[in-house]
Amino acid sequence: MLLLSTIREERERLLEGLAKRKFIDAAATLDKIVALDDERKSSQTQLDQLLSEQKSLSKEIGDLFKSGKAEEANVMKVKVAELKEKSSILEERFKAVKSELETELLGLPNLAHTSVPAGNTEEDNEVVQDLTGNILDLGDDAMPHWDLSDKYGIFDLKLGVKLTGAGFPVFKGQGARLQRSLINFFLDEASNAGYREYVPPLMVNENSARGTGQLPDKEGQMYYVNEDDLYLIPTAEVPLTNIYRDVILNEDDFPIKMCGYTPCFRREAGSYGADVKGLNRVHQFDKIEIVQVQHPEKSYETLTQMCNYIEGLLQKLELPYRILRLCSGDLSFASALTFDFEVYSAAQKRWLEVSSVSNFETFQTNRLKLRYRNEEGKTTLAHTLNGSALALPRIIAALLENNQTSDGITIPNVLRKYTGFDKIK
RNA sequence: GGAGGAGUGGCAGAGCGGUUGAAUGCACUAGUCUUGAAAACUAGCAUACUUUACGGUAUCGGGGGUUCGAAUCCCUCCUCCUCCGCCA
Repeated sequence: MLLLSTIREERERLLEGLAKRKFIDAAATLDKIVALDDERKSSQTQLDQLLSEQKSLSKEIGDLFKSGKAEEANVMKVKVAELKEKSSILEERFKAVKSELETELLGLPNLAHTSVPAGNTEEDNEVVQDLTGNILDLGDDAMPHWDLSDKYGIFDLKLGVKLTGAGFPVFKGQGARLQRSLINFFLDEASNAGYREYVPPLMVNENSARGTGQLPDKEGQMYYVNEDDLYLIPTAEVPLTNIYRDVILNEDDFPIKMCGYTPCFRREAGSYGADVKGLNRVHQFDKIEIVQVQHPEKSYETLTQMCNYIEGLLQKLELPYRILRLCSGDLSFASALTFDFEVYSAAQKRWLEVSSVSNFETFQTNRLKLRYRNEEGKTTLAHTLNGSALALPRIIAALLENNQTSDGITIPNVLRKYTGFDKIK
């Protein structure tokens, strides 16, 4: 959620940013917001005054009763009743204006960072670091990961259909072990990098979903448990970041570094065909997430650190990758700047997104009421950042495809102490 | 799931429906004292909105209600504790 002060003071910059994001009727929306806020203020001032009168009259009535002047008191009661009628009308109006304002504010996406290129689709994303690492020429016999999975018994989508439905893979045997190994590897790496490990709930309430920006609007992307009014998390970002909802930090608490492994649940509307084959896109997958809460002045420095961290993971796994700066059209609603990490999957001959690292600046913290006390003792919104480190299915897809040999799939060195085997056969 | 009890400031803990945004203690901050520290003493110490300012308003788990007036009464939801039942 953008700050009203930004909307009032940086209108031009905002309009530019909203145009970049193809936001329709931006100027009108901003005007409406400012008008609503003006109205909110004036009705609040009026309301406060009426309430203040009521309060002081009530006090007087109390005193009159105490001194036995019941008649005078009763006269004043009538007066208060009149005031009350007025104020309750005003209050209704005030509440209506406030909620309309809130709705409008929630509808505005974050202002993109100046470095975000204008664009409409992923085609317009900027490659900030092209292919890093080696792509092996596997020849024409190279098998995509779903065929390799059939050959070696790594995961089973049909079985998932039987148990649940499409998009719920069942990992088996060495495949299951590989999965667990990656989880442990990623968690160990994150811990070593100073991220505090959490095992959060996999369902969250509405407040949490709102805090990180999933609600309103994106309810369709989350699984919802109607009876208990809970949402299955689409990413660990939601529970982890919400740990600090309604918290006021001290400046020396920064940076807050958290990590967690969770399954992630996504309903994912649309898109069929080659894009969703095998593990490319599923409804349930495992991911290790890193989250940081940082001082506003240091958040971009932190974003770079987080990117470097993720690059390190990909290098350790010996996967060829590239880094993209998302264009305005591809940038998520809440993000100011996002870098995507893609690994090259040699048999599909395509790039697979395995991580997305974002700085949300104050967009989430404004909703979360996550603040810190600055030197002057004033509360100020902190910045939040997060990144996948990493999402498993596509890492597994790429590992299977890139490391296939005639006698099995080679496990990268760093994982062997976790898997206990160096080849899937 | 059933029966009771409870939710107040960073923590602990008061609070006959009427100057209670809230006693008191601890913690914290500043000052005095001290060579320094401790102790003692003095002062300050919730959040948000609003006002140029003085100030005003809201918030005592959430929401709603009664009343001239609610932390205090009523309804409802949530959470925690105790007991019973069920269960990994």
